[in-house]
Amino acid sequence: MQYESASVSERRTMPPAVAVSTVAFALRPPLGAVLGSTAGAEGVGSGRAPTLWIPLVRRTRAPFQGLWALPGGPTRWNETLADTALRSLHAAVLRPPGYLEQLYSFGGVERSAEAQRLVTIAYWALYGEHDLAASPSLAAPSPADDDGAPSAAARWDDAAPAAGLEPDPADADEAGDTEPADPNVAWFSADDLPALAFDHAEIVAYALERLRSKTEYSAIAHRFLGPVFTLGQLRAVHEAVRGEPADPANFRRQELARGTLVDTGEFETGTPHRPARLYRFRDPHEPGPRRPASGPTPPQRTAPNSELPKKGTS
Amino acid sequence: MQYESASVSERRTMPPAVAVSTVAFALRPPLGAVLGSTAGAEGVGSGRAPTLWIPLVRRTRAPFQGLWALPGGPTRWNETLADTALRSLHAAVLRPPGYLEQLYSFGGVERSAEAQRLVTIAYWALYGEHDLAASPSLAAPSPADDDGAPSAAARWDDAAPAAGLEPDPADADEAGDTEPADPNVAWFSADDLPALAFDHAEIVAYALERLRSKTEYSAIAHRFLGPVFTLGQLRAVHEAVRGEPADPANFRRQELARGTLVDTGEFETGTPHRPARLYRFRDPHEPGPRRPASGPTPPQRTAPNSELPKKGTS
DNA sequence: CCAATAGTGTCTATTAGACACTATACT
DNA sequence: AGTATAGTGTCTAATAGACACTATTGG
Repeated sequence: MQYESASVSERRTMPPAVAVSTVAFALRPPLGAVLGSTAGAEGVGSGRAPTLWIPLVRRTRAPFQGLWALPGGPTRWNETLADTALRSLHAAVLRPPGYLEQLYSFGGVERSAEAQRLVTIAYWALYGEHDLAASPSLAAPSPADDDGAPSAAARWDDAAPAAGLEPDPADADEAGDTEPADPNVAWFSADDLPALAFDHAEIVAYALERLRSKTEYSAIAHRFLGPVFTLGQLRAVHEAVRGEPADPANFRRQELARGTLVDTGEFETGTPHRPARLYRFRDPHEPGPRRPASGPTPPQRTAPNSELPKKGTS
Repeated sequence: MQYESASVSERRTMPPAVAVSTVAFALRPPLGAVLGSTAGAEGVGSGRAPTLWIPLVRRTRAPFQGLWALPGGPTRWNETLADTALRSLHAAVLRPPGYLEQLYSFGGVERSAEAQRLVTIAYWALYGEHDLAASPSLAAPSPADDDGAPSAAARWDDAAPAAGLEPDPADADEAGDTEPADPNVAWFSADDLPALAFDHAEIVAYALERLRSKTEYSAIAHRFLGPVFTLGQLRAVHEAVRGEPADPANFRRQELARGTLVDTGEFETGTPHRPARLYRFRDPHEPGPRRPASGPTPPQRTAPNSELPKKGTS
């Protein structure tokens, strides 16, 4: 079992390349980001009927040159799949997401006999207000803030030909503090996406499904918000995700009955109406009124480098 | 980007190998199968409190030599991930499953610097009474009934060293009709599993979670049974999966209210009690009383070769 | 007759949702 | 006062579950 120099015919027998693509959601694009959609980007604080935003990267090479694609790229020999997702997200968004979860793996056989097999593991991620507010580059302790990203688009293009062999650059435009926005990265409203490369449109659709179903039975909507939030803000997130309004009274009761929210005793200030109570999310280990919690839990969480604890994965 | 002969140091930069492992469930082991557990294997028809059974393959090489592992192996250049799952299942069970769904992908970094990266996509599958009753080898139209399997265990061992380069054998013991059971394959009760290789124990646990949650909101329990079945049999399946009894009256109402069952007009015969009505599952396209159906639907179903329709996967 | 399961009726507790109402801020 | 949102009370419909009861087979 040796790897010889790879002719076209031999490449067909080689192991497939492994890449990661990530659908990231936010309630508004980050400040200074290039916008691909023209809808209102006010987020949850101001306007009514907020929408979800997704960062995309423009392809600068064939195939699908010029089309927009999900942030992603080949996985490296020394990083987990989640690490790859985080690294490519960091290259495109310049910030680490607040949540990351595996979505699905796509291993379709290429039609072209010359192309190497490509297996894609899709992830989905959330950027909260808190995550986007952080100043780029002096960003929070990110597991993937190593290399200076040489344009997110260029990164992706290394995927198809052969994986894992980039020059590993410490060169390129090492980012300052408020670097100019990458013109090959733009944020789009989920309701107003352009044509996407590969099968990324289906991946986005599936990620949206998962986000919706997950907000129903699990508590992740709060990750779109900062550490403290009002029930009105939380409700606005649910409405943005579900796409339809919710009854404030019933939403309040159900959300409080979950037992996942903690009253901070603080209140909102400076509103043109009665100030709302501020809550925070109860971290899982904290005691207090909890519900048994349901739904299958993937053996992986947002914690970096935790794809699986020990033992060689098989 | 060329592949040279692979020294140890160079192998670290090579793309990871891609393998598939599958957790298959059945209500009873197939006839003639080697049993690893001693519990009653009566299935749903006879005894009370049925349990779930899982086929395992014994490893004949390091690492984890001698331990039991999930059926699986490296994916080939011309097959989809689901194809790989079906093929390795066929090698171990000699029959195609009635249901197959992707579970999760594991891409942890190996500790050993010498080992090649290995990315595993886990699947889970169901074998119904109908699927197991079929005589081996003259089996149903299977998408993976090509090569004669040279012992399921040997198959797996090709995974770790290097993927996709097996001699592609048309040799080996081409199966007759009722070939002797492979001693390296055995069926175990899910309640009584041996120590498993790699992180396969976690994969099994996660598959069980998924099976349980899926039987709650979706209708897949019927896939454990034949084309027609009584509500009592269907209830027994639910009880085996959930691990606790269900009220017959309420179960009946809820199941009928789903609108997924069709009364065949036929009745069970030869029972020592009142004969039960026979139902069949309403296939999705069929008209009739249906519910909107819920839960996110992965872009893949049990249909072979349908990982994703067209377009090069990225 | 009895045993055993199929199948029906009905009551109760919980829940989602609709909606009226009160409370409290700013302008 | 007027407006806008926070927060409470309460009614209704749908649902899950407990459980009594009838129906129909074989032994």
